[in-house]
Amino acid sequence: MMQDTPRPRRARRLPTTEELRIWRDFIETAETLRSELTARLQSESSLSSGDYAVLLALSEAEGHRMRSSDLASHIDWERSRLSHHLGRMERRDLIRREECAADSRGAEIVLTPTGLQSFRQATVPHLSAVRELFVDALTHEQLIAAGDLAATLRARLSVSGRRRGSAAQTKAARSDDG
Amino acid sequence: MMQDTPRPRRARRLPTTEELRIWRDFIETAETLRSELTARLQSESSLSSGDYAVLLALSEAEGHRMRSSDLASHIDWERSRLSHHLGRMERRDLIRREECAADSRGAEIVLTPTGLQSFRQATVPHLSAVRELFVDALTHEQLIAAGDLAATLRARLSVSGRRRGSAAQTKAARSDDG
DNA sequence: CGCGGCTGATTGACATGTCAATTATGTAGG
DNA sequence: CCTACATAATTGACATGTCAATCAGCCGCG
Repeated sequence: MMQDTPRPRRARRLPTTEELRIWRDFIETAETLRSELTARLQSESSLSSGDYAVLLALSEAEGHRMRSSDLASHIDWERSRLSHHLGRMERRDLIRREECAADSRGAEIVLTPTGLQSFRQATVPHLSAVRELFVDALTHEQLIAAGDLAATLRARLSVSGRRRGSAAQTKAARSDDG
Repeated sequence: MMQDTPRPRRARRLPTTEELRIWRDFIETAETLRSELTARLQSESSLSSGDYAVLLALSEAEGHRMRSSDLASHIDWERSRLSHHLGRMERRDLIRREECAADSRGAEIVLTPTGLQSFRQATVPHLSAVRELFVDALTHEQLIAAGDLAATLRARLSVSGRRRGSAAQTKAARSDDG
C-alpha cells in the first residue's frame, strides 16, 4: 500500500511492458463490456445505449419532460450530440420536442408513450445483463475494487483533464446504462 | 461491508442501487479515460486512436507491411471497419495498399514514411499520457486489481458473450493504445 | 475443365460522435 | 431603446462504427 513506484522516480519514464499490458487489458475489457451490453440492448429492445440513457433520464423526470440543456448535463453529453440524437429519437417517436414557455429559445423534451413503453421493456433485460456480465462476474472484493478504481481514476481525470469541456466531472456523472 | 445482498438470492434479482452505482462509475470512467486519451492523441499528433492502433501494428510488422486480414485480427477489428479506416488513412498518406503477390484477392497494407513519422512522433506523448492518467494515478495494488478485474470480466465475456463475432477473446486482444 | 463453396476485401446505407458555425433569444449597461 | 454579449439549441461537415451485400479470386472435387 505504500510504495507508489520503486525506482526511476525522477524522470518522465514511460510505462513498462507489464504496465502497458494491464492498461490495454483494462481499457479493452471495458470497451468489450460496453459493446456487448449495447449489442444485447439493441437486439432485445431496438434501443441503443444512447437511447437508453435519454429514456432513463426522461422517465425519472417530473412529467416525463426536461429542458434539453438540463438533459444534456444530466447525462453528461455535449449539446450537439444530444441534439442529433434527439432528432433520431424523434423520428422513431420515442420523444417529442415542445416549445418551452419560460424561455422561447429553449426546447422541452417529452417522453412519448412509445418511448416510455420501449424503456420499460428494455429495463429488466438490460439490468439483468449488467448483473450477469459485471456484478455477478465479480467477487464482493472485486466489486469494491472496481468502485475504488473508478473513483481514483476519475479524481485524476478531473484535475489533469481540464482541457476540453469533455466529461470528467468530479462526481459520478451518469451517462448511459443505469 | 459484508452482506452482498441479504435476501432474494434465489431468483434473478436485479442489481442493487449500490451495485449499479459502481457499474456506472466503472464504465463511465473507462469511457472518459478513453476519450481523454483519444483527444490528447488527436491534438498532439493529429492521429485518432484507431490510426494509432493501425500504425503500431504496422510499425512492428516485418517490412512495415501486413496483409489486411492479419492486421484486422491482430488489432481485433472487424474487416469492414478496417477497410473503411484504411481508406481514410490512405487519403492522408499514412498507409498505402499494394497488391499481394501470393493471393491476388488480398491486399498488403504498407506503412508510408509519413505514417511512420507520425507514429514515432505520437508514441512518447501517448505513452506519457497513459502513464499520467492511468499508471501513475494508481497504487501498485490498484494496478494489480485493475489487471485482475480485466481478466475476470474478460473470462465472463468469453463464455457468455458468444453471440456476435465481436470481441471478447479469451486472451488479451490488443486493439488501440499501446 | 467447371461448378460450388470458401475466403479476402470492399462497398453502401445508415447510426453515432465531434467540432465549428449559425440562429434566435435573453439580459445587462449606457 | 439599443448595442454587446451570453445562452439555448440546431445545423453542416465530416470521422468513425456496424451490418449486410457484393465482387473477385482461391480450392476441392467430379
